Amino acid sequence: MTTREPDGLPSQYAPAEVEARRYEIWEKAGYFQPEVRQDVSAPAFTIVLPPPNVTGSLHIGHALDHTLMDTLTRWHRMRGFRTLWLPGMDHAGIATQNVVERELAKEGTSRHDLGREAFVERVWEWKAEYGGKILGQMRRLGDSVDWSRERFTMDERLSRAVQTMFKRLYDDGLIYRDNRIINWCPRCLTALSDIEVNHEDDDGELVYIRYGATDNSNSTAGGSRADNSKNDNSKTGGGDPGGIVVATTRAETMLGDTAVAVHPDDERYAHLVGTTVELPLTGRRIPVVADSHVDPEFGTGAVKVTPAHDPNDFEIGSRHDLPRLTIMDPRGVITAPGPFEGLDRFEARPAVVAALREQGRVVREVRPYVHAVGHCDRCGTTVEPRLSLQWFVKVGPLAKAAGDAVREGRTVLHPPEMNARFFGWVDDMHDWCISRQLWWGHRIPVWYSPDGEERCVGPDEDAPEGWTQDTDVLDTWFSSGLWPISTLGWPDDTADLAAFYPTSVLVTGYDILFFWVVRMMMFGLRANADKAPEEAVPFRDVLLHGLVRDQFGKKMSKSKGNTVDPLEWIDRFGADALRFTLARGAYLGSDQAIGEDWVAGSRNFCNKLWNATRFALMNGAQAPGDDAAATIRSEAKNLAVADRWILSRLSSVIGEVTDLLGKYEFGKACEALYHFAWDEFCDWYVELAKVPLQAGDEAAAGRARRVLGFVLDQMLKLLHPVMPFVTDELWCALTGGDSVMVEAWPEFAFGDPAAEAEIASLMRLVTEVRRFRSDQGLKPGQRVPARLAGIEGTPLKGQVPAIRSLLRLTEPSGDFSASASLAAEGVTVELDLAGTVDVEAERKRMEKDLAAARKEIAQATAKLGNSSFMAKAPEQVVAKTRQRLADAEADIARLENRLAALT
RNA sequence: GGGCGCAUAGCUCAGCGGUAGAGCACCCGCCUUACAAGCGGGAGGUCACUGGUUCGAUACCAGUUGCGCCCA
Repeated sequence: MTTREPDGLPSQYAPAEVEARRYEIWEKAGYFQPEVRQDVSAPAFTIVLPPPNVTGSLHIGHALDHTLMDTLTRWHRMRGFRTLWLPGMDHAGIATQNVVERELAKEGTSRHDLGREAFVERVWEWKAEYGGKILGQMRRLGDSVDWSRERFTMDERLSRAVQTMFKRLYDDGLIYRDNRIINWCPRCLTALSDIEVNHEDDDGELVYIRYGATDNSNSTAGGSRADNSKNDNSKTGGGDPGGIVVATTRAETMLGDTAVAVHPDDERYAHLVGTTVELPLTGRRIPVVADSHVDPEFGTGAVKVTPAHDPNDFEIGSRHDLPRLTIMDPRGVITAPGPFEGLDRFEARPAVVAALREQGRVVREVRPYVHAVGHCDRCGTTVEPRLSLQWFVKVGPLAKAAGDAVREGRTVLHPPEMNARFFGWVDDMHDWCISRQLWWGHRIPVWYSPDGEERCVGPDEDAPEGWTQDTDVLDTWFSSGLWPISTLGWPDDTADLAAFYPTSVLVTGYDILFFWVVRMMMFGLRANADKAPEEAVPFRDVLLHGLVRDQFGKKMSKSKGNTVDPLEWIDRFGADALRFTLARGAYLGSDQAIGEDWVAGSRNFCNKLWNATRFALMNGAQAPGDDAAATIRSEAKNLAVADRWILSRLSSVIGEVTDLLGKYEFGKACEALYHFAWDEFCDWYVELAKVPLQAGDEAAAGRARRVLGFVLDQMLKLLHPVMPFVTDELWCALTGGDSVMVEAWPEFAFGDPAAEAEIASLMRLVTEVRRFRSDQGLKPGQRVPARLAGIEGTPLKGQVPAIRSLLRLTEPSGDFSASASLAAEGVTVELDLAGTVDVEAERKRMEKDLAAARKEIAQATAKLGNSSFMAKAPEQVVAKTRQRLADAEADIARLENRLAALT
């Protein structure tokens, strides 16, 4: 044990210098590596960081995500786990390619000028120079990640994992190539998967167009035709004199229509099925087909069918063997011969409508017509469904395995409310389009012979001479999906895989549940299919936290201009303040609002801890040794009641926080710590400890110093996972140790209900007298002579010095004359105010208290007089109500007496 | 259109069958020898609305209204 002399700590915590220095110490000492724990039999705790985008930088959502991961990591490290938090990045195919292409454009060149090989080289150069900004920012946040295991999805070893998985799935028939409708971004010029498309409500237009004969005297919309359907003569294909009206939001696609479809049971159109109608502007005739997929309620109940440009139409087309007519090029420019050729799709739309209008074919226009439109996740461009030859993963069996893992509890989602969403997704997942028409990424390992033969090449194989490789690359998520296994060395049988897989928990926002979680599960389970089912899952828990919103609870977005820069807040308030704010707001299943005031409040909390430690050091608080807990317990009988009270509370808080962190209840855990540290330790215990520390009884002071040092030590440890910097700085100052981050997590069983009751009573008495002092306008520092009459007969008899200290009450002297008195907790406090008492203030106070007591009596009496209540309410509730009544009656008697005594 | 969630103090949110809580903001008084990034005191709520269950509902159930999210 060491006793520290008053330190030269300044009176305010200055995070900037501390944070940089501490992080360097931790990293140099190797604390972030699981090897810091030599005991290889210790259980492992693993988190793989969901890889951030190489082009990205830290935003507030990351800050939350990382705070939670680091809290879990540091907590488990302290609990003795061999703990690994593995960092890295993904190569972000589209985003990175976009960034570099923009650079090239500025230089007046393009990737096509450079050629594929040189372009990829250029991307690597960009990555070396500018990529991974976020990794440096993670240090500012205090992330205790093992940098020695940092990975990148394009690393050679991780690329090998990609190729291995591709080959495996290909050989198992789970990867195939097909011509299908995919989401196409006409700006990025690549296919996208379903989840890379954001559906947003846009103002569009719904145009009703008459197909077929232009003679419109016969009919308007479809509905009115039901009557004369009998006289139809066109089953033989002669066309329809009245035409048929379809509704569309994408008028330009009519150029690619190859049918009109109606519901088979729709009598309005039954006579038309099997006939052909004229497709305006093209001179083509297209058939009317019956398909049960058509919604008779939408529009006119008749839909145009464009198999090459719409996923539903593609399905209808397949069922009816319709031609697939592509009328746009990859950039969204019309290629159909005619007047619209060469127009962009958005120019073509009004042009087509105008041309139709001129022919009298526009029956109705609804504008604006709000409907959901897909946008490219990366660039915001309106996605164009497009018929295209792409590679797909057949997800059926993979998704089922992922679903089963959750259904069987091998992987558990937190909070469980997310299960429904998860199942809804995996149980109805469409095949995953994995090819991208990009150059930056893992090139699809399939080669073609000159005569079109196809072969998938594994990582240790060579393609045959003269064959050429597929030009597309894989979706970035294909490699991110492998992250939990590839980063640990898969497909090789590595020591890290054996030690750290399955990982313990995947932490991410619920908004990207499907991006990471499902894909990582599909691949992890597939790669480990030979293992026991519990050992095959990539993670045992999935923690889905909420979104960070602005101070008014609104979603942050660049367009709203309400985003915040976490780095700026770290600069101004410190990383611990930001972390504590985020962790404190993290309640399972709900989003959180955050604002500058919140962070400033947490900064104040850091400062509070700082000053509490300063106080402890200035008062010779004794740093606890290894056996401190046992020593404290063994001398418990000799300790002051206040000591036993704070130890008892400490013990509860340790249990509570440990339990809550285990349930991922960060918000509640932080709340408990905040309350304990500030309200109980600082506001009450420190004030109570001042009595023995300043009284001159060396033995008593020594006990207080030991308890003060012990509780502070434990408290700093409890707070360390959330606020690593300030706690480590203070803990080192208190104990002279190396770092709190490799200390053991507190365990301390100590319950003393009697001490807790006694201090609670003391608090009530003190608060009552403070209230009186405040009412009377006494300055906080003003000493007042007072007599504590009757205290000898109460449990508070031992607390006289404490009560006098807290209330600035001095011993009554010879000329003591009580000018006011008040009673609480069985004690009558008589004060000599040496002047006039503010009778009015006191009367006001007492009348207020009286009113409250009378209300109490009325409520309690009513309940006790209710026979149903008496018969059915549990005994404790009745007893409690009786007690309330008795207390209120006693209060009234006391207050009325005093009120009467007031002159 | 289908599914889900939320309505509690001025703001942001906890809570939960038995006397309404926190942080911030607000009011009053204080540089009381750890801390003014602080200390002490205080004010502020028919817990969205309507029914139901119950001795008792902010909490449980049903409906209504408003807001948000996901999917199509």
